[in-house]
Amino acid sequence: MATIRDVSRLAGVSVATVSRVINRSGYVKEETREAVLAAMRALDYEPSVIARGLAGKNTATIALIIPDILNPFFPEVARAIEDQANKFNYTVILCNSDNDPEKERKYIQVLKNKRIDGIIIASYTIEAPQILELQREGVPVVAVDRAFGSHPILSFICNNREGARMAARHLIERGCRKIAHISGPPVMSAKERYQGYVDVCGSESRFDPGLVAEGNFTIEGGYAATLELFARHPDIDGIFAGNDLMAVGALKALYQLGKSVPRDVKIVGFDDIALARMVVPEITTVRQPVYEIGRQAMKHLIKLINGEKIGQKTMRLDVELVVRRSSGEAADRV
Amino acid sequence: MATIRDVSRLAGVSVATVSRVINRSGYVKEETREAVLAAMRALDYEPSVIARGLAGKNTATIALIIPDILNPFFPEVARAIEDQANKFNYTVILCNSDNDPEKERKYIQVLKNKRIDGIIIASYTIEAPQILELQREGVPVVAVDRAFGSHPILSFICNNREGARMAARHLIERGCRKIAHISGPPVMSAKERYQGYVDVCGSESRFDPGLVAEGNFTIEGGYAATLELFARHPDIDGIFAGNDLMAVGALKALYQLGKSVPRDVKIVGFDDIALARMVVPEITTVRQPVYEIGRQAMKHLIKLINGEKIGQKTMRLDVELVVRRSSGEAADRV
DNA sequence: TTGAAAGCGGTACCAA
DNA sequence: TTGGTACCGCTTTCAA
Repeated sequence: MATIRDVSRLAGVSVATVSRVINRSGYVKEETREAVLAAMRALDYEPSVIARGLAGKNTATIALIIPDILNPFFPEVARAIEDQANKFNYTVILCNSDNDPEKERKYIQVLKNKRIDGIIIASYTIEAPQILELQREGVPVVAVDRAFGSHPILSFICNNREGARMAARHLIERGCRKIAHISGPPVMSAKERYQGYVDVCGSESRFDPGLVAEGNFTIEGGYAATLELFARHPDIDGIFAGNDLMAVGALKALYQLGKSVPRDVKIVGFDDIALARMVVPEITTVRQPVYEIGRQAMKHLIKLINGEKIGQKTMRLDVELVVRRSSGEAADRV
Repeated sequence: MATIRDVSRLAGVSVATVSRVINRSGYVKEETREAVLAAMRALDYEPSVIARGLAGKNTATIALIIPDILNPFFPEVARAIEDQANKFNYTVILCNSDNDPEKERKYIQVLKNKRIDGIIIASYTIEAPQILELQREGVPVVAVDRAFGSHPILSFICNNREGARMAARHLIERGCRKIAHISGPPVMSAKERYQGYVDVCGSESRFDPGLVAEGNFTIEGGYAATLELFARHPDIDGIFAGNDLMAVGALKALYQLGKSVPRDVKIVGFDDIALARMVVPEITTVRQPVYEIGRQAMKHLIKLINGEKIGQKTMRLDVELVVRRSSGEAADRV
């Protein structure tokens, strides 16, 4: 591979000049510039990312820390980020933290050592102080699927509470009289969705705290929670699951209980992961603009990396109710 | 961050000596070694990966090139590789190539520039010469889900043909008399699975080329292929889908056709992605040891990186039939 | 056993 | 406008 010195030699100038044309910094006479460019082209020269990294420049690499790429929510985030990164010539390091603070810490250590340019993190466990410290050390950070109150941390998250309200209202509109909620683990997005559910159903005369069960954001959890709910309230006719995985779990449980969806029970999920359209019946859900969240996160991370002064706060993206068969009219049923 | 110079100063030795103890290279008196180690600990020193990369050493980074992380097969591969990489202090760069040769080429270019230590690639499109050239340039490469005949390329792939045979035989055992196959796109693994199907069903007196339709490895493809197959042969009672996604598509089509699975038609998929257990009925499938494939790929990539001389050939991993409801006895049905 | 010093391939400051 | 050169932090001869 050609080096900057090869280029300088061929162009008959110093390496300093070559560096200037590469970085468009300082003055370079147009003629010289062109000679250098020609030499670069002739040698098929590409500046070594590693060398410029060592010299204090960017490494054109960012890291994405997520709990687990096996969770179907994250491939969509990862893809959006990678697409956007790629467009701006960044490369993405993938880190699965399993929501383990120790693992997170270790990754961050390694990433700093590798002088990556920035981090996008989706973590239920990380707390503001840790991120603020990273920022203090000069590492740009953007969070996704998480908010940090009034801390100056840029984060992209959807409007969970409003989405949950939409889901609950939809079930009511579809005629459900007794609506249960399968909540997620005690993390921010799950709590917000629970709140939205309570906003709408909490005042109903038929409301009962027993209509809520926790499902841990997993299929198994949603399955177990549904059995639990129906054991307590056999007359539930609507379920708002805190995410699509739990909605699928609910679907399986209802199938086993001999209930028909949507005739006997209607289901609404949250997220709109691909899975929601893969099962039968397809699941009505509150669509998070996941791709957009990833895109925006990466876009803004680049701004931070470039030193742009942008507001560091929580950005709420709108959600959208996607009506499918699981909440359809009974007549819709094949 | 402390540098090697800080350590050498504190330990009262030269940087060369510190470097020796870091790399366990050359002679270092035990006493000196301990003094250096102590200094390293005191300063919480960690060698800069970037500096040693520039100095010609490893960058402790490998790249994983896959078609698309949104394809549910790849998160499992990625996770296995990342786990294993992490265990050996490697970091993984994720690249989505979309099976676009141009994109692949560009990625490889960038990765070489970043001096990554090795590449694990899953690509339908890449050809042996390109990989061989990479090897010649000193970049260790391991392929997954792909074989390259007798070329000296290390690759991990499952025993597709035998797995397909198992699937077909299973359907026959379960009493199916007319077994169709939904094939994948014209890529190696799909072709091998098709072969396995023909091995078993091709000689049947009821066999007919019209019993095969292509489904492009996607849900939609499987759905369309199934409708097509039943239009030709309404009496099909068994379907072997080339992968689980297409099996799910078949499931949806059959649901729409008013056929009951497994009573009227039994289905077997391939891969055993998580989705296979998420749908109702759960899908019988030929389980690929995906995690193991990823693990082995990474393990061997590290060996290559460390210069170990290992056989560079195709490694076939065994598959396993996982029987679930989609091929169950009709009596199994709830 | 140890240290001095020349790279690795850039960047950027200071002079010219 | 340009060039010389001292780093960035580590590895690796080569001598001592």
